[in-house]
Amino acid sequence: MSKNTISNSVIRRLPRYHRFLGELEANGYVRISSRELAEKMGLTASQIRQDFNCFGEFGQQGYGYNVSALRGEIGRILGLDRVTPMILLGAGNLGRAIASHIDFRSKGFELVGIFDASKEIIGRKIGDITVSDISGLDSFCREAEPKGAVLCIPKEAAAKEVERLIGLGIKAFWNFTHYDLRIDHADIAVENVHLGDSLATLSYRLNPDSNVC
Amino acid sequence: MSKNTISNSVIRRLPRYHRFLGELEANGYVRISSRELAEKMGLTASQIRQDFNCFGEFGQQGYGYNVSALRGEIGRILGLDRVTPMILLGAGNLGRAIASHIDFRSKGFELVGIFDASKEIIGRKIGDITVSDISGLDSFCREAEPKGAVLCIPKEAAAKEVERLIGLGIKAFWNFTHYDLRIDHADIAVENVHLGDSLATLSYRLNPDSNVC
DNA sequence: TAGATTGTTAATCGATTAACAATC
DNA sequence: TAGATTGTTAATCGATTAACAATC
Repeated sequence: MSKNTISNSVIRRLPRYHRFLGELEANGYVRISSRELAEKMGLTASQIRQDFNCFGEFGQQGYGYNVSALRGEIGRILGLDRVTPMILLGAGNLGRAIASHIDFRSKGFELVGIFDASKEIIGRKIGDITVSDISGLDSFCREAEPKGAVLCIPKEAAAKEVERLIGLGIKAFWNFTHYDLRIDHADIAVENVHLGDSLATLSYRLNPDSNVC
Repeated sequence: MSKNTISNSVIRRLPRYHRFLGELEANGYVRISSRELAEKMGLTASQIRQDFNCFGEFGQQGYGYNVSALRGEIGRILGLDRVTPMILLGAGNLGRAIASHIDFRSKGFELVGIFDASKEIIGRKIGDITVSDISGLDSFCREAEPKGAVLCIPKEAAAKEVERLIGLGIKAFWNFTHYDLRIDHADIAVENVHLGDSLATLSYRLNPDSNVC
């Protein structure tokens, strides 16, 4: 038994556990102890056991954890066994790369439509999806009922499109826009990516603390 | 005066301050108080003042902060005024998108070379850079002396290439590989991106806590 | 059974928030 | 000067680590 809401820190570690366990499984591991997993991941055994105990008792005293079963549990917790329909807005460089590079299926989603406003891009094929005119977004959503949206549109268009998408039933936003998406509705999930911020922190680390007073 | 090492939490907030201050400046703001900035960013005024005081005294009692000066200071702290040469390895979908989509200059870097192993991709132009054969990496690095590297190569190649790049003088890795880069050398900076993990947490948030016991 | 390792409680550490004197 | 708001110290909160009894 544990507290009934999961902290952000824990949630952010779950996909990483899932990945490491997948690799262990691929390398033939059947069982693993929290101590050994901690070593491989650069965490402490305590933290790993605390994290897992938010969701249940997945191990066995004296034995450890079954790699495959544990991975299955974490996948289920993350909802990776679901297939939530998702659309992508903005098929520029980044949008096209996300559409073709990301394995949506293994992350709990399925990309079902790609939309853009530019005449040069509409009609192009990305994987097996043809880029549609954004003017057709409403009717598409009423039919396909996507629940997620990837935003790769220009910053200026973001706020307006988000309003519209919420009206069309979108519940999860994966936002690559240079715009900090913050939504009040409690039932809408947002993940802001901000690759530029990520690169800026790397710049800091290249010469850390030289400005500390 | 403050502690002489900056916590990760603070560092991760710096680029966001920088972005918000840029927007405020563009909107004609000259001064701002910690209270008002906190409101706009969804933080507390205390946290903002604590964060800034890691680096110095940038405000003025009774007045607040000068938007433009504060933004300048944070940019300097992040090292965005430097121009560190950077190369990119792996010009697939994602690599090409990063190369053309990211504004390296405003993040303290400059993209000076793109490398790939595939015959179909070598010779292609991305922006004003021609993709080079990865076999020429060593001689290129000896001449151009890049200090940063973006990794968009397959997971399998990552570990080996990183070793090589360290030998060639690379000090900062921006890693998009499905591989958790962890380096012991204290003078080498790593930023792991893991877009898949980001999407997986969105999947969790779509149906949170349904698995909490 | 003895050894190992979990699940869980208690202790520690660090980050965030609150409070307020300093000062512009 | 009076009002506002910082810089900074103290209090609180949350997350990580340590410890250990439970148990496989």
